Amino acid sequence: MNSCGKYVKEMRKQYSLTQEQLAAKAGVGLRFLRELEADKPTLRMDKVNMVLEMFGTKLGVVSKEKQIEL
Amino acid sequence: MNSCGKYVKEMRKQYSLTQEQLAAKAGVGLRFLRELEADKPTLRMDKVNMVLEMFGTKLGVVSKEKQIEL
DNA sequence: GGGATTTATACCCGATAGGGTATAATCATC
DNA sequence: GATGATTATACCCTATCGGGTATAAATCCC
Repeated sequence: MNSCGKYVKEMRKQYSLTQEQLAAKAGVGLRFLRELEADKPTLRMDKVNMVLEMFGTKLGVVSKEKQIEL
Repeated sequence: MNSCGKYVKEMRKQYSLTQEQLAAKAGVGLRFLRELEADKPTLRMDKVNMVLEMFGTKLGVVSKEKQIEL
């Protein structure tokens, strides 16, 4: 798990949710969630945070080597 | 320093750069850098990363309480 | 393998992010 | 206090993000 998208995908599966369910719960569009899991780089931070909050996380500053830091 | 914007602002001052200089070095617009330092929530991740990379950092997943994690 | 579910890809379209710029406000130095 | 530099705020305009949706591909379960 070395990217934001992979993180979301793995957490989603841990919670046994479909993309559709997670998107609905997080309040974002299905298409956006898919782009997030595919690590599209141009996503808006607020939308990404709406998803990450479902897992008690959010976007923050990390060192360049690291990707996930909890 | 408990936000991405504050982090950028502080790092920029540590490097003794003006907003204009950092924006130019990072390859983003001056207006964007100002919105970043003001913690506008709807910023695009790729643009934010262009600035953070100047300081050896980037956006990543952090726990909800934390904001900066190096 | 077949049918159902889930995910990936592609399109349209409205809303807005971000570049540029101009002006006002703030700050520094004298 | 005045001058110059830096930062904050406000506007215009284009590019594109994100919602919605439709279809194809992949995955699952029997």
